[in-house]
Amino acid sequence: MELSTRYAPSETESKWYEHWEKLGYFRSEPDDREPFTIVIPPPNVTGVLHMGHMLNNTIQDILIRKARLDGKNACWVPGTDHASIATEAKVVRWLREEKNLRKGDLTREAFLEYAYQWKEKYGGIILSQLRKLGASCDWDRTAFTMDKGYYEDVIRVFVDLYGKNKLYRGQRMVNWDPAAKTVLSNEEVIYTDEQSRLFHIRYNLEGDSNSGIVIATQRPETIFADVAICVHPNDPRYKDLVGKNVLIPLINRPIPVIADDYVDVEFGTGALKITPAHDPNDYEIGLRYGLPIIDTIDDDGRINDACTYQPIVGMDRFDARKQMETALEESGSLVKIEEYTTSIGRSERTNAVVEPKLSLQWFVKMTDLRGPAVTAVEDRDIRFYPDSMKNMYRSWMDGLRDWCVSRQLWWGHRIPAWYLKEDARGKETFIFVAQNEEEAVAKARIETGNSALTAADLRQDEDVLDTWASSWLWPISVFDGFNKPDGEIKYYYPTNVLVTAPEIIFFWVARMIMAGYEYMGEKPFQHVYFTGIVRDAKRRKMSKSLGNSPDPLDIIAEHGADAVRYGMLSCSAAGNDVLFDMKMVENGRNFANKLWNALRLVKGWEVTETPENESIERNNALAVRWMREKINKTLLSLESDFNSFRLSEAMVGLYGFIWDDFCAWYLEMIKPGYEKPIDRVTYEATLDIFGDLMVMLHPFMPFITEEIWHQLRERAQGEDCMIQPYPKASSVDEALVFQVETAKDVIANVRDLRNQYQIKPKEVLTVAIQDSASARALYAQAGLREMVEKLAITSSLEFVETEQPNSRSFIAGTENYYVELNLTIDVVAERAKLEQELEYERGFVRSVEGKLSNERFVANAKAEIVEAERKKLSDGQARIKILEESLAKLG
RNA sequence: GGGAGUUUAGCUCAGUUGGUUCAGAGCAGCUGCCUUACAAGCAGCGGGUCGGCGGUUCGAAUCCGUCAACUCCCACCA
Repeated sequence: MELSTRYAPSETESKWYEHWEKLGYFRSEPDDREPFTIVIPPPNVTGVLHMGHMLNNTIQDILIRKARLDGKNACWVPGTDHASIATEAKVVRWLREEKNLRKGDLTREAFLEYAYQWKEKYGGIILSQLRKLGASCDWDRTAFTMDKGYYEDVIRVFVDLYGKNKLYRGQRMVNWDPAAKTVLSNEEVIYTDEQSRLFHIRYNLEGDSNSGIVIATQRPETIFADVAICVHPNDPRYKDLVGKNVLIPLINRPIPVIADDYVDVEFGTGALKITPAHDPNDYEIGLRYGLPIIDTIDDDGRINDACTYQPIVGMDRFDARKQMETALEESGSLVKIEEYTTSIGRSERTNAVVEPKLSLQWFVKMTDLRGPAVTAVEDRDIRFYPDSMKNMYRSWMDGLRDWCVSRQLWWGHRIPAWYLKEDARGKETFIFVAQNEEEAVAKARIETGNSALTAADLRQDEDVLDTWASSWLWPISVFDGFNKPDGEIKYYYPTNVLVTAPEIIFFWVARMIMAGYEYMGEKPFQHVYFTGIVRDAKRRKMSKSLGNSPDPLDIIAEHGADAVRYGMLSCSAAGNDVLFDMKMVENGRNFANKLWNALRLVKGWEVTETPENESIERNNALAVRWMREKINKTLLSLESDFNSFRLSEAMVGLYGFIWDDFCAWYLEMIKPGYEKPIDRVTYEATLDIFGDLMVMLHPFMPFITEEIWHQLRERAQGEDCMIQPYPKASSVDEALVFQVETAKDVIANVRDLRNQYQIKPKEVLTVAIQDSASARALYAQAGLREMVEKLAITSSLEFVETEQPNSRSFIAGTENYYVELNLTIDVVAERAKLEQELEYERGFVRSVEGKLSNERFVANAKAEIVEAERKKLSDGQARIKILEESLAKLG
């Protein structure tokens, strides 16, 4: 078999992915096994794979593959989110650019038809991209938040919450996006500091144009919606004015001066204009004092005719502001303009400046749903990684406000509320909330007492629901939990892990928890792993506009999915940002190549059934045993890393283990001499070990491990790496490990000496090895065959290697550098070395004894930790004993 | 304004209720090697008063106090 010195991932990866999928390894059905469930955070149906998805889905795939290898019934449910506002915006643009159509010219039905067309054509690209990454999702379960069943679930929950009086329609001050003409949640508004100007405007006292009051505002165009001026009750400047009327400039409408301690005396002029329709705080104050509301701004951000100052009616609010500057200047009401930095809220989607606006919307009473969701996280029934995220969660839950779930869009779940057409415009005194039109009519007949009512008499609410009002049901709906509460959901729910980005903890995570308790009476997941944000090496957030975000598919095409997975993970820990660096991907690629070459080495050996040299066989057996013990140790630490979701550590640890211990030491130890065969027993053991390592590494680098697994041996049909049982750790023979590790140290020392004295080919090196135990180990491991017995009995010896040593590279590193070693035991030096080691060990034992004699430690520590400390102590004592015996032997 | 977090090598970070498997890893840097699996490799090297100060302790990177710098979240901003 000729194998290239470079591993070529591209063909291998598609080959194995197809193979796995064909054999149905990704599929899951309920059975006797323990389930391990992950529901994907559904990407927007409009989405294309970006680096954040790569990170997030790599982590999920690692967890799922590990669970599968552990023998669990692993189920990873994929799917997409309809993402109402984001998708609608895309469709609107597509219609304009491709079809020359405007949303305003289309009926709702026609628009939705186009939207579905768009979705069929462009939606869900991301799911096929995930396959390139190796994601082992159960594709048969692919869900979409607007699938028929899912849609019905969302409506059912709306009806249910309404019936339970946990959902209501009400007027509220909301964040309004004038570009998209829809309401936005607080979370969809991005605040940034921007330069603004503070207009100081004089309002004259009614009936006395010589006195008045100066207010400061950023929004002079809203003064025609003013209904009062508010000052602080203790402000001496304005005491006399309270209770009197002042006149709004330009239109001279009188408004009262009132006093409220909301006003900050220090800010601006200490006088605040009250504009309830256009400011949330003003709205509150207006309510408190029973002030009227004048709304002068339309849904699209233009000044409407409620404004009695005609010149600005019909203008956009920003144009109106400019106009007002001139008008006020001319009328002499403008005292001054102050430069001012303030934070301005913009729509996350359209970037339009958000307008506070009063409107009729639907709200979920969050406080009614909060209780169990708070305690679950507080009591760690649901665990967060990193743990500190629960503080953030807690503070948000404490300040919960009702959730506005209506959106003025067409793409989404239409609100299942019907109104009587005959109601006076805008009154809508009768509301019928029902699963469908038929039920709404039935309800309407009962409630109105008019049994002749038909669907034609009703009008359905035009709005749709917030995207999150569907995705909060994701872990339930994807298993059809509403319709079949005794079906699959019983098996898969609660899911095990949710892997998600920290920025949607409130949007999504918290709400899923609430929905879980409300509808399943149980948490939706046990663990929540928060990934970091993917940034570039300079800590800048990856973004299209900066051009610092590589296309993940390009990187996969160039270096392979395994390398990208390695790269993503090797710079990430839960909650830490990922500083993505191509260097790390290259490391992953190099690692794949290293594995590949280890395969080439092993498969290149000729195998003999009749070994010629018994001592080689013995030494190889020792190497195999040592490797097995090291695998045990590695498995133990892997297990603990997985249990605490320290995936990066797990992978990097495995990387070091395979590279150093397996490749650099084990393979070198057993490597037969030039053109010599290896004995069958060692060879077979090595294939087994190599195979085990591939299974261990499989969750992280699924493709190359599968490939090597198959190259190692002929495998039966279906005997694939990804469904093997994960190796189990057993207890570790520390003594054996200690012995060989010591030998490694000695060998490394010999190497040092060679470099230090720059030994040339065929030259003789005389080294003093200061510890006979090490020298014996060196003998055993490095192929210095003949002298071990002598070593034990003499304090001085001379050894000349006559043939090329078996493990050349340990000693000389190259064929030309095989050296003749002249070993001398220096008794004095050895004693000093031993005494030094003894002193160190005694110090160690003292410190552990100190720890164990600390009553507080013993009382509070977990039993296993105390046990581990005791073991350390006895190990230390054992080492002391060995050292003392060696010293005694020296006499 | 309220809350959370971070500060360990040039960079990114580990460091699991205080001790000697603890001062670490990877990357970067430097030196020497095309050698028989791998130059995408091998063998080495240098580099940190664990942010400052104070305290508790037999013992502190680890606990407490304080100061400093940075990051994030929430709220408000006429």
